Amino acid sequence: MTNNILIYNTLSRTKEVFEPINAPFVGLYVCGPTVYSDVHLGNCRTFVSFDLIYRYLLHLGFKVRYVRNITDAGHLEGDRDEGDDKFAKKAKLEKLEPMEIVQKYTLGFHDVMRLFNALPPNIEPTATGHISEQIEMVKQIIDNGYAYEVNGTVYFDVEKYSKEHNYTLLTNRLLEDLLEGTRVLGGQDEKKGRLDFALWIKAKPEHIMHWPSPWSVGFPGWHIECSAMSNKYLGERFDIHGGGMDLAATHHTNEIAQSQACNHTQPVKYWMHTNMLTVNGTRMSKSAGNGFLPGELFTGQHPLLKRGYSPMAVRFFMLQAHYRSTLDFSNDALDASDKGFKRLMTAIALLNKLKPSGEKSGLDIQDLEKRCYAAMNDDFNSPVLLSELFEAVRFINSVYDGKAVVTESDLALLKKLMNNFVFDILGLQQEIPQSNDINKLMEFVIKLRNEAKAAKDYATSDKIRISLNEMGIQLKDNKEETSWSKI
RNA sequence: GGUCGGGUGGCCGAGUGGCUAGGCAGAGGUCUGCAAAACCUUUUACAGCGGUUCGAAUCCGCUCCUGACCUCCA
Repeated sequence: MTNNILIYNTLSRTKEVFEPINAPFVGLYVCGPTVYSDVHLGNCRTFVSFDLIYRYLLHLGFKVRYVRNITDAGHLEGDRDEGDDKFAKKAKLEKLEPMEIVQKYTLGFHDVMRLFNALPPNIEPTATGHISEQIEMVKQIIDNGYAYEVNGTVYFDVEKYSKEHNYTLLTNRLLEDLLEGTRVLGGQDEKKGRLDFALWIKAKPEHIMHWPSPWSVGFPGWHIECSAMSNKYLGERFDIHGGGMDLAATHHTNEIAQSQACNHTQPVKYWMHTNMLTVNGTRMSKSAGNGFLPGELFTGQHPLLKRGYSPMAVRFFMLQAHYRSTLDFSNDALDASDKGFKRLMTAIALLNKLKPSGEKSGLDIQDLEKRCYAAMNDDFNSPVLLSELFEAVRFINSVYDGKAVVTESDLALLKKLMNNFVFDILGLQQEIPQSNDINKLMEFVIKLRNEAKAAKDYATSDKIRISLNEMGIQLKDNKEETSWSKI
């Protein structure tokens, strides 16, 4: 663990050396999905990004407690803490219990994460499972004088808070400007300040999801769950809090205010924000209707898609961009990633066929390893890591072609390196299940073809090759042997 | 309007002062019965205009374009 990791901290807007509060333990909290509908690809990008970060920290030997919540209550449709609960609305629409909605989309989310080979978090707490913790936190905030109750609803007093603390430290905006932006025309607002947000909301009669509290039968505000649950599982102050950039201005700003108001301490040392996935330069989002579901992406069943792409090709596509950059989606970009991913995987499969020789390898493997770590240490720069790994790909292919040599010790090191970085850290995996049945079958077919070739019966050998090609199997002739892969 | 970003070759995407990532696509070559794969070589760059510097895609200024957030969304 001699690596110095640099992490871009939204708080300081610079890369900072990562120093865990309690090394080797690391507390990592990531805002999870609101499970009232299917996750779309943009959501997935964030979770894949943090999966990379989690995996790398684990690889380095940190004892990471990774908490990612499931928001299953309290997230309202409209702004200003009014309107319907997202779950209740969807429940009415689908004629289901709200918790059926939650269950359905939670399971769907897990399925998708599994397809993307994202490791599950250590704890995946739900808002509904932590109502009492949220109520306790709200009580404490009221006791500390930063919240007030009106007609059974509790609001956070932003203006009071901002006199003593920097409310906008994540975004650098001026409070006055915020007030400008939220000028309310309607006069029925029961909040004291325009920026105040709800910690606890009194349920209307038609509201299905509600719990008793000291103030009313109601439900928690959206932001309080993350404060309460991160506090419970990671403590008043923990290392890394992550989420999409879109959450910084409101959700995370309010999280900080709540935790600070409750515990008198800054909850998070490093705030990390992932950038958006865009389509034609515009953010993919639920409301814009330009998002597609992972299932649609895998099958290609969407007007924007010309064909389907495998989960690993998509993961590779995401890893080819840095997590803080926007990533623009297009069929061409995914085609390129798909091919690049296959090239990487093919080379790795070739590793086991390489025969070591010589005194000195054609590539400095130790130096390559250093560069790989350097890339990841620099704010988890997976695109640079991949570019280093492709240097290894070229080398592996050259050795296989007999145009370069690798020593026995370097080959072992190379295998370890590729395994560590490609599978453990980048979280990629081979997609073709190498079942014995198909392998034996292919061995047989290849043998037939090679016999035909030996007899100069090219009509037969070409027929075999072309037919296989039409079935999606590509034969690759090498000097010594013939291998195959899926196209 | 405010805050924070971005404009890199055909596409995606790294890169913050000199050594000009990477993937895909294109071109030429090697290999091959053919094809593919693989390897080697290679073309089209840093929005524009000024400035700082021996030297700028990289720093500064201005202009243009564009994105996100400020209202539910990772």
